[in-house]
Amino acid sequence: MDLPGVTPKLDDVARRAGVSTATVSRFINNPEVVARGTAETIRVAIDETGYTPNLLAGALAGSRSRLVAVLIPNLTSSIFNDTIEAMAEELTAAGTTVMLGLTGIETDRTTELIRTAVSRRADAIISTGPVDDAIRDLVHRCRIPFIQMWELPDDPVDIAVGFSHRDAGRDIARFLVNGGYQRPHLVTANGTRAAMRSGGFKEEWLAQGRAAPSEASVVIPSSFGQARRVFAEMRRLETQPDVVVCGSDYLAMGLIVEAQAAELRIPEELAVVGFGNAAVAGEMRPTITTVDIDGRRIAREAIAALLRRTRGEEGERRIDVGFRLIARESA
Amino acid sequence: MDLPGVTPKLDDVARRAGVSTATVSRFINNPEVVARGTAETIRVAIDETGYTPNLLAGALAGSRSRLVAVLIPNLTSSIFNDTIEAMAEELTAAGTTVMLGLTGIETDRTTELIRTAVSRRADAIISTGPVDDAIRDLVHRCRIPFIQMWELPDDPVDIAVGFSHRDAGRDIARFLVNGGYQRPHLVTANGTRAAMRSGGFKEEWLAQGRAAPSEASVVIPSSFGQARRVFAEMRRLETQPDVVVCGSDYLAMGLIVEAQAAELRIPEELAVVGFGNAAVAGEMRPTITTVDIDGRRIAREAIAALLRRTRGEEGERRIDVGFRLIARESA
DNA sequence: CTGAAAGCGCTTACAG
DNA sequence: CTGAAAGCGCTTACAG
Repeated sequence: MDLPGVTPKLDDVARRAGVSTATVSRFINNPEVVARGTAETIRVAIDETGYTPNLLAGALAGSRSRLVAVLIPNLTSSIFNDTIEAMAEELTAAGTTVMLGLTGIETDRTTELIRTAVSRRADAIISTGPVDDAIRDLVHRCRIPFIQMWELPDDPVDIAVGFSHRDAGRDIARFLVNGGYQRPHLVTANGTRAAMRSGGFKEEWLAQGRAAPSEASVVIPSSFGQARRVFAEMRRLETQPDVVVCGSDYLAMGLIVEAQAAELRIPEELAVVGFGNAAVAGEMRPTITTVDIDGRRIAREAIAALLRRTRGEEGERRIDVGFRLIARESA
Repeated sequence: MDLPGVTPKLDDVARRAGVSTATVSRFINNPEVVARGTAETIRVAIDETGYTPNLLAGALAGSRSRLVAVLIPNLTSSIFNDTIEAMAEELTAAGTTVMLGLTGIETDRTTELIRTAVSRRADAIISTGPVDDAIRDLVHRCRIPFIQMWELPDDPVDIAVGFSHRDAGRDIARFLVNGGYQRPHLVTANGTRAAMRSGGFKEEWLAQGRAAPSEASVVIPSSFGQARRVFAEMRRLETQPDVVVCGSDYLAMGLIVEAQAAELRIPEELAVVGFGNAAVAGEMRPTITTVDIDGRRIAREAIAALLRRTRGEEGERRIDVGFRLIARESA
């Protein structure tokens, strides 16, 4: 550095290169508009000064922050981790910074986090968190691109990338009907998406003329501990189910562990269905029948939709990435 | 809002309240220095205009970004998730934004992420990622507070909050010696910390006059799939181990599942030790003997250390949160 | 307790 | 392809 202890600025680079700050700025943000020779001189000057751009100043002047807020309910054994990981990797590779917001299951912290994102003039908000009318209003007032992931409401706040949870629930019901199962036990986590899957399941199950399934509920993040409780309570039911439909693969694993500890054979005496196709689902013994969602694809589609929106292109507001039921050993 | 479509600025609030922008700024950042009546007028003006501060401008002018970069190798079933979750919650509650950086296991992306943090004038970097000499240099040149979590090197880059992985390895060895185990199988993940634990284990094990343990390695993030491979390879060893020492609870779970599938009784025919005391460790059947680290405490201590550093107070550069071996059913 | 004014470090029409 | 200059929206000594 020139003056040790002082961080060099654009102006230092410009003086050293014998050009204006405008040209250095152009070189950094749009190298192709700068003449070859000039570019090289500037490159050297940047090297020699050890210049690091101040993105704060850049964002303020250019009204583009290169910051995207990523909102997610929680981190611990979350079904979204793959999506968030892919998201963070791709955004970072594209020179965008990820602001992490943990919303929890309720919407109050979400509002707060959106305000923060707006305060930092985030270029967009990408969320797997809960949404309500207040949030809808807030987002519209702020005119900030808002991408909902992992769901596909009829009327997205802005853009949605996901799949129909109701259809997924229906598919599971159909699969169990075809498999000859009679008495499902439906374990539902809190949260609107889990409710929609269970709703779809019951809808289809009843439509097939079957008796209503028994039910239980768990609290996100659903752990092995809850699986233990669910299993114990289930064992006290008058009519024992022949299959448990779980809201996540982790819960399914927990139930398998419990069932095995109780010496039930799976799937003969009790079948288990998971959700999400976590890596372990294919590696558990028995392997777990589940619904696969391509979390990384959700991330990619979300980023692509964002790019379109940024360029002002018109695009689909609801992007369906679908899902796929994977039949394995557990059911 | 006053002018629909235009986001109100500090100046709009000031005019409406009949004060200067300086006073409004003071009210927002330091309310107690503003007179009661003035404060109330400003509060009303902010409400009426729907003012949202521009943190970009604030950070640039005040040279304080209220942004902290949190660096972590990966998100998928990471041992750090508890720490990161606590970290994000506490920072957000304190009005600080979290920049998420996924470093991977190698150091190259870490360098990139540190540069980004510096470009955004982050107030600090908090990292569980890998560190090398280049990073050390970079951090020192940038004069940015840097907190290493989950480790406790003799010479931290800046501040470290963690525990001695070597001592943890030693403790496990001692525990197994006391338990009468003879032939441990040591499964080590890549990464320096896992290596230190395994190093400590072997050191102590050999010091007790025992024969060197058999070994295997896995790649982070270690999954059930790797557990399957490790178990299969282990079964082909000439002398079968009586205990497997795993680098994580997830790996331990996978090995238990495999061992049970092979109808080995645990711990009688094969004992298993995990690491990290994930929630599942206490809920698996059998429950898993493991080493507990208080991840949330690491987060709290890191934030406290940061606060001290910001206030210019002198404090311990190495903060040891310790660990605790928890004997359960699996060993 | 409050205001006028300089300044934080960039970007971007505009003109050439 | 490049430069002079205005401006992005705040904060903070300084003075009163």
